[in-house]
Amino acid sequence: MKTLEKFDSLEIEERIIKWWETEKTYDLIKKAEPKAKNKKFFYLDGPPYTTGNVHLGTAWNKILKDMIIKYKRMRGFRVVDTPGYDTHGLPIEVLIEKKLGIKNKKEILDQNGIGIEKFIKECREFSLSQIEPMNEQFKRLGCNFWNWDNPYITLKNTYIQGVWWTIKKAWENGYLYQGFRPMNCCPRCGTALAKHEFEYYDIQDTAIFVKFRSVEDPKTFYVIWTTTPWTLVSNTNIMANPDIEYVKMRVKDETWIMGIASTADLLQNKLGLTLKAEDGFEYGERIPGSKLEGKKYIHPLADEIPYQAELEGEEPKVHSILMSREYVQESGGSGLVHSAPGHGPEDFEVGLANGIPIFSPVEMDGCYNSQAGKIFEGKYVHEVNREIMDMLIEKGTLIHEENIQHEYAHCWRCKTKLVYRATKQWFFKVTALRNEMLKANEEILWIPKRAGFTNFKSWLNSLQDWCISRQRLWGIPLSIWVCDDEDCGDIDVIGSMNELKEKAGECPEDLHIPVIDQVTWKCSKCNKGTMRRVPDLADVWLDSGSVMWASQQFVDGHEHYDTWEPADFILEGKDQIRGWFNSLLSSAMLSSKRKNYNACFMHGWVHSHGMKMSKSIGNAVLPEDLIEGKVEILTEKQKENMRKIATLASISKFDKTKKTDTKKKVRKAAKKKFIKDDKRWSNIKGIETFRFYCVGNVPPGRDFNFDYKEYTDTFKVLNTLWNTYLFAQEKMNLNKFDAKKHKFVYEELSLVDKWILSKTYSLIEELTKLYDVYELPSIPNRLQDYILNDLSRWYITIIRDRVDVNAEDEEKFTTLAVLRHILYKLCLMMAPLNPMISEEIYQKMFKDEMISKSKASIHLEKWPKVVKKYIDESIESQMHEARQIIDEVRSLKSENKIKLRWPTKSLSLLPTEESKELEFIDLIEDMCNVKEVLIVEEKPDKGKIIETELPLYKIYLDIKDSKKLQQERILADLLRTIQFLRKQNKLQTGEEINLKIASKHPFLLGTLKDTKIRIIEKVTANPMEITNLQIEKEDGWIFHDFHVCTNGKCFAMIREKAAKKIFEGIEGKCSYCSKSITQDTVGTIQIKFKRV
RNA sequence: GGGCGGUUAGCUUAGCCUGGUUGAGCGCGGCGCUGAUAACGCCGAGGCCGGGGGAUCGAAGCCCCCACUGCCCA
Repeated sequence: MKTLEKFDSLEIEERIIKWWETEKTYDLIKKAEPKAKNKKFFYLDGPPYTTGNVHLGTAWNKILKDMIIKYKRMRGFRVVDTPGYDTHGLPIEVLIEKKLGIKNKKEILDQNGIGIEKFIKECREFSLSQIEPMNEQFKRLGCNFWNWDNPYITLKNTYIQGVWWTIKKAWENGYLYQGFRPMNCCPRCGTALAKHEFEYYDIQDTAIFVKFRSVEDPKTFYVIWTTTPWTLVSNTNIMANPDIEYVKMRVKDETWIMGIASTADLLQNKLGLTLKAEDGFEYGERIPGSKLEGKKYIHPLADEIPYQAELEGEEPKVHSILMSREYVQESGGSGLVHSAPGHGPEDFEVGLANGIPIFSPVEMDGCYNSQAGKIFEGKYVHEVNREIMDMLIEKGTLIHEENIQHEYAHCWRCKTKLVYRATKQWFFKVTALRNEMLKANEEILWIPKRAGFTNFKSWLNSLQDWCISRQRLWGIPLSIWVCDDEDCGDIDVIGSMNELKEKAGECPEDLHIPVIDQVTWKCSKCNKGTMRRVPDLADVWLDSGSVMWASQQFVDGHEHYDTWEPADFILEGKDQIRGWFNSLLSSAMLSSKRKNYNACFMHGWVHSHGMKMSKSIGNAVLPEDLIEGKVEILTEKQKENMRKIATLASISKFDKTKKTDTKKKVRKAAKKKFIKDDKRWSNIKGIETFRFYCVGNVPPGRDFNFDYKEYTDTFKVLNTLWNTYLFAQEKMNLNKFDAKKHKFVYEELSLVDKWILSKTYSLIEELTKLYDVYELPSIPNRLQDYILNDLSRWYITIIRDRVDVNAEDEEKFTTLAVLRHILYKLCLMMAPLNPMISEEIYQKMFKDEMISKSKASIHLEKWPKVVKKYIDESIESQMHEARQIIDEVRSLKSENKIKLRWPTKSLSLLPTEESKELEFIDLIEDMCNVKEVLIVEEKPDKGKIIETELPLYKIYLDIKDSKKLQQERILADLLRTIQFLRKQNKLQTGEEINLKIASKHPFLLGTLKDTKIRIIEKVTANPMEITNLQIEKEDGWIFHDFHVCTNGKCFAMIREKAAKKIFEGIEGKCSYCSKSITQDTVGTIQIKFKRV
């Protein structure tokens, strides 16, 4: 058995990880897996994006998953441990665009551009190149023993085929359709976005009131309100609420029709008009909203947009008032809503119901096309607002403009303001499956419960059809081929590579664009046209949604399409409610009408020191910072500054209209201020502390606030654990403990040993339960409580003397056997959480001697079983009681300035009626350092009694002095002094010394002589000499003068500093008897020793 | 505009589901212990449990309203 050293987590981790690789531990684990069908645990990994870096959140996520994998494996399951990587999509396109210096899609597709082929190649190469480094980063986190060599990768053909299968099944089941509808589009990325791909930011915008002239009367106007003047170009209707009251306002010589609730605010507050004044306004006839239906108006820009007239010719309802109870509100605006069905989902819905043609003269790049008229053609919609407002002012129809702050959708990736425009897209009709999905949701075990019963449920309730098409370049091509003959237009959906080969006679090696688009075939329906693939790619969420069957080939090399089994467990962050949790379930329901995961753990975001993590704010923590001990320690002041910056940053980030100069200045100043302060770095290295910390400190579903202080506390837990092993090993070595020879019989154990066994097995029972219901965060908390309170602070303290080398009692081998046993169990319990530390301890302490059970790695071991007979609740509660008494007595002694190491005469306990019989009497005697413990029926009437009480006991401590106790007092202090000196001079435990002690004080000398044997034993002195002569100083010897107070018969030790002052002639005061001490009342023992 | 969290000591938080004298760690002040020792223990100060109302014998907890804060949806 090698000796364990000081706890160096970093060194251990690096060595163990290397060792696992040279020993091929993963192969051994795989070989040992059970084959039985019912022994499979299907964990399904949600794929991280291959952008190269593992952030703290990704690390947290993977560590939580890793724990479950390792636990389930210990429980004897064959765990599916295939990790995945998401390789497609916009983030990678954006990275490559940046790398190639491209600004948008056009530059790729242009004739002189870089070319689609090269672009795709770059994307592929980049994605693939990131996998290996990410694998290594995950392994470094302790997430080893996953199938890192064979992860599922979404760009592989087998995977793409899986996604095609989803599309095909959805088509067969009647859930795939093409639709024309307004979608939020990103003009920069040139694609439509699904609703989980945009983010709302507060922006400054202009809202305007415009009057639309009535057809019936040129002096009558309808007043509308809008925040998007550019959509007026596509206006086809006004919407009114039939239940709201409207009014004809007389304003100067005109009549304005608007919602009655809005009149005062607009006319008085905004326009500054006065009621009934000559130039003011007056209330006229009131009209119920329903009466406005069908009223016609003239489009305010009719002259500029000739196409508007064509629309009206197409459908007479164009430029008339439509009714909507849902989308027109009384408050805000004017009670009349401008409607452009091509640019808003509500407008679209109402327009569709009324047969209004969908007018959307805006291209994907955000610019108007020719239908918008010559003035607007080619102009970018977000830059045209001012121009339109000026035109309206010129026409005299702009009533009022004002600045407002509102939320507006932006692209989640490039933060560009989105444009609502109607486009042709492919949809999955998930709305038709809503009820079934809600039902399936009820059957999923959600951790926390609200993730499913509230969050996911409310998502499902507002579910809209899933737009699966994207107009991008790097992704899985939609496997939809359409006949190009206008009269035919037959649709064929391809579900596999074989099918494609059958239909087209060929299947390319690469299924991505542009290669795939060369695959065409003659339409079999019309026999005229050619089947060509639609140009769109699949939404990346469809990639990950199809993982169940798309990844099967990676999992076990077989296709499982229709025969897939649901995952037993998945775990991701709360953003996946609308992301992966949704796409998974949707894909499964669309293709197979059943759910594909049984349990789902949802975690939150990672914050740092109370703020969102951000590089620019300076509070970002990376996994490598943790490993290298480079986490910056922030003071409260620094945190305060950062909070200021964070607030300012969040305000100014998307607020381009406001001047940010002052904010910038404040930000700079604040930054400077905290950078000035000396940077302090943590000295905690390695990842194991983080593993323990990140799992334990966050309830499920909640955000994880990384806080340096908490992190440090956690280190102490692991350090204590390590010290415990160190202690155990040292004692076993010194005592020549032999695990094969020294065993314990439960029935013969002491109560204390029974107690720690009970505690240990209770913990096993508890952790097993927690793991089985995925209550992961409670696990480190329970372990911490056990390690610190039960094991280190209590059990080890109690048995310390008992297992001493010099202890004669043979029982110590039994105790060591128990200690070893519980530490072994603890090591196993720690293995899923801290795989590297537990491996180290296992290898050094348990492996060699456990021949029958010995395994090459702790990760081949089984999870400990609960042994019921070891769990004894009554012993646990008895110990609890005893511990309270001990704490109480100790504090009683402390209050009376009696040092714990000084023995006291007796302790009497008076039980109250509810007390049970008290066990652990010896323990109490020991821990309180009293000569005897008595259970009494009334308060003792003799001695010097001090008292206190607990709910179950009254406590009487007799502190009456005696010669023997005085001697004990001196001895305790003397021993402590010598031991302290030994340690100071770096003497090893057990190393013998040549000791000479002298005192001229008769009582002290007598004490030394009376206790000589005990001194020799305790400080391992050989030889030892006691004299009453002055001790001479000699080279190579260590000297010390030990002083006590001799007032009365106090004999309390005087501290070195105090003694020094006294010998300088300054009067001191005894800390025990409080009497004054001079040179004459000091008793001295001279000590001199050296190594033998 | 709607929904979901959070608000407990200077800081970080437990307790809430299932009502019955708020519990810890860090920090602070004091004391002590000690061959697990760059460790540990004890004592102390520090809480109108965000505010208001309600049902209850009784609320940090349950119900309603409000405030601040974060997130999600529109």
